[in-house]
Amino acid sequence: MLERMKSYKTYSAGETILWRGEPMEFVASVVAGVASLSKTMEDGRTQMVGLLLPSDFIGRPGRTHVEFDVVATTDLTLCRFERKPFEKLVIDTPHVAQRLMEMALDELDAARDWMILLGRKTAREKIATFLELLARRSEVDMVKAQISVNLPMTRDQIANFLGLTLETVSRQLNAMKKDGIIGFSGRKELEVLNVAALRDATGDDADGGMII
Amino acid sequence: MLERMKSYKTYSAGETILWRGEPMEFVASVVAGVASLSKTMEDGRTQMVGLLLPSDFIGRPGRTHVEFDVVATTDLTLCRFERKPFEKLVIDTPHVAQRLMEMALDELDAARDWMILLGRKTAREKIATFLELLARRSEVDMVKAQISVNLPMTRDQIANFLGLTLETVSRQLNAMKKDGIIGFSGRKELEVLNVAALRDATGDDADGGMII
DNA sequence: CGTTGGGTTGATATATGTCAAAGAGCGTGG
DNA sequence: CCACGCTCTTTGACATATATCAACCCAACG
Repeated sequence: MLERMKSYKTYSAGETILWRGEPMEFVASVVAGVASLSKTMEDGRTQMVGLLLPSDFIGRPGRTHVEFDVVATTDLTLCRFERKPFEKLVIDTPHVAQRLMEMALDELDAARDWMILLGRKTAREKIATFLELLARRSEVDMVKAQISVNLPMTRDQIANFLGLTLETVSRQLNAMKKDGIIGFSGRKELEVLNVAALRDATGDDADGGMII
Repeated sequence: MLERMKSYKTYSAGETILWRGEPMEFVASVVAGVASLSKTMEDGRTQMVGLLLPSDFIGRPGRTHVEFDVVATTDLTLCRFERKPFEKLVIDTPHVAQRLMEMALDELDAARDWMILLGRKTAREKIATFLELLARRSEVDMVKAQISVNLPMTRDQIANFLGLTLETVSRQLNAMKKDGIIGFSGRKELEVLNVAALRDATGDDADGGMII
């Protein structure tokens, strides 16, 4: 089984895991930390096209190269499998192939949601959507009835994710703090003080995509 | 085989083929015309998240609903198959499943390329990229050594595709005409007069994505 | 402590959006 | 076959969100 050929590897924040166009000798899943997929234009403008949080998967059957850079945003642990045996597994196991298809389609949906964010949302809506995304993926403190969110990236990286500049990110974050929607307990540590207002600020419909 | 259960259906420009969230009773491929996938926010802002040109496919194994509206941009002919027998075919034929996976991954790549366009490109770069996309998919007139492109949509629809307003689209198109990069022979009919300049204006690297 | 990589804040520039009006095609019906 | 009335497009004047440029701050870490 897969167990036999898996190995763990850690990367430190900022390290590039794969360069665009580079052959991919393994597939992997994120165990801990955050990684990002990003594209860069000749002149240096960059845009993140995906965020990999724990449990997310990287690598595709039939694709030997990546179309973007994969970078460790925070310190990161990957659980890696060699490509070859993995491909064999996929071919032999329809169930796995099906699961991978499911994942690819989910990613496609996510990418399309991001497209409306990038193309049509205001800076404030972008920030709110981003925070809501992180909140949904993080711990809820039932006792305090508030959600604390850990920003896994710098302002600059957030800007690259949202199609903004770091200054705009900083300003909007502080504006939302002044509005009492969020509160900081550290530069990368914040609490959502008013969940309803945050949802409102995303520009999405009342319960868009939210499964409870 | 599939032959037995296929049927053709035509839609006229502007007709909505599927509404977001609606159950999908069929899968289909585009025979003629252009369709678009788009998302709309509560307040009416809309963003196209995909363009379906002839030979493109719509429908996914395991997905019974669509996450966006599918609209006929021009008059359109679809070749449709009922969902159920199609799903059966997919399960029985690994080759087909593999092909579908391939297509999903291609769409994912396209979506990600669109993300950098939406998040980081200027209006002019967006227009140039769009024209180049259409040119690549259309006829090349070898004799005249020029490429004529048919715009399959209104300025407003182009704007929704590129994350712009229709006025900006109009202005940029006319600016490129003034610069001698393109020429119009009708509102929706144009020729690329300077291919190199067009490529340059996209902001992509010299031969980005171009096969040949 | 000083250095250094974020982060904040301010002043200003500018690309693109918004609002408004006028033109151009084009199909339809008299 | 012309003219009317659409819708789409162009163009202009103006508004504004966000980028850009620049200085300063802060907190962590050696």
